[in-house]
Amino acid sequence: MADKKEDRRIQRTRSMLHEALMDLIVEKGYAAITIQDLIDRANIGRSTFYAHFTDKEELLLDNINQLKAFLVEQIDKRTAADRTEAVRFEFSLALLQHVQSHKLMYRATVGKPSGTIVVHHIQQMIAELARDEITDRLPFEGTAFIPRDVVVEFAVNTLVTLVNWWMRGNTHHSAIEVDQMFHQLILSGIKQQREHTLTE
Amino acid sequence: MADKKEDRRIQRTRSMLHEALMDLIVEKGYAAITIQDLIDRANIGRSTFYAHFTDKEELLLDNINQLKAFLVEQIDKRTAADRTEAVRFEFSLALLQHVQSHKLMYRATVGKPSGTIVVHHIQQMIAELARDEITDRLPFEGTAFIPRDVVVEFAVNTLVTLVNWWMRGNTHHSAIEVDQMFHQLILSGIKQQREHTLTE
DNA sequence: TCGATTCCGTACATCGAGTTCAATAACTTT
DNA sequence: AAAGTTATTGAACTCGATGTACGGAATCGA
Repeated sequence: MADKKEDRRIQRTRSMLHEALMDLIVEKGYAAITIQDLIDRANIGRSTFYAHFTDKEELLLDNINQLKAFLVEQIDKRTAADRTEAVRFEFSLALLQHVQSHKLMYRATVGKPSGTIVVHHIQQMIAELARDEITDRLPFEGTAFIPRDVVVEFAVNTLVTLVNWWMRGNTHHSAIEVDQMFHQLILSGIKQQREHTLTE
Repeated sequence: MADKKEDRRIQRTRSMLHEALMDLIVEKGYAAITIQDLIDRANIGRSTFYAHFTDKEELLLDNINQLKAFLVEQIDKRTAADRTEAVRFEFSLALLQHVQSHKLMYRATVGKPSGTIVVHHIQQMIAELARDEITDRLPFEGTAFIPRDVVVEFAVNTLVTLVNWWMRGNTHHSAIEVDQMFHQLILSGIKQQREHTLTE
């Protein structure tokens, strides 16, 4: 922390661009967004954009890094409060709650061709979170048939799949319910469904 | 069947374009391919391209439909020969074998930003195959906590995840091994790893 | 206030998408 | 094999978006 304060103009420019990106994703989908759209919406000059980012993809990555910082904060907050036991897969609930409060953006992104790149980068980011959390909680490396790398990606992909389904007309489920589905799927697969019911 | 024979010129044009697409995906990745690249490689005129497809994406979809037809054929062949028992998730092995014989293309596609759209469409296609096969083999709808839609997407996504991992430096595994991992993951999740070992 | 940095905005070069059209080539049918 | 149909060609053109350049204006930190 304690990054030397950045010029206010820089902060303003970047934050305007981030907002513009989010808005435009909702309106026309990521793929259709042009640089012109972004600078018009953010109300900044063309050359100013290129002074900060080379791409709209680079802008996106910057945005996703912010999200990552936010998620880490959420996770740390929760694990600090709840010391009862080894906590598992905290990243899932943190993400799901973020998704819930940004329905429109995820709706316009997940599952649609125009949003695949966005999802791809979010997935990468979540995988980083997951790797840290999973690596030392599942101590069956070595004898395992399924390599650890696969476990991480498997879990992340399952989560994204659920978000996909959730945002496509099933928003009446709560983040906690979806989180439960997630844990069942990655731990037990699709078998033994009957043992699990909503305790709500 | 018995579509009235199509003009040979049409067949030729489309097949040249299909080949060009595959080659170029290997060489520069899907996203970077321009129409100009395609028509140069296929050696056809510009206006001819637009007489057949509006997009490179439409060309891609046409390609994937061909792949689907091929996979269905493989699946039918296998299930016809092996009548012993209810066969489950045949689509996975069929796809994995196709992947194995097109390593270069999948390597250049799966897991890379430039290939996300391609993967997305393949995933959609596999989901169609999976839906048919899964729907009547897992009769726990109704009481289940996990909705059927989710099961289908979960399975497909898991398969894609494995392909991703497989193509990234683990090609020494056989299609059958990866297929076994797939079945374990979707059926039992990441628990009970020790019960499963390679029987070769 | 002052010096440094950022932003502006216009202009410009470049590239790729997609359309048009008349001439030509290739195919199918009889 | 001839006739009629259909596909392909290639060049020219419009359009929109990308990315760069640069001098002057605005805003910052101190």
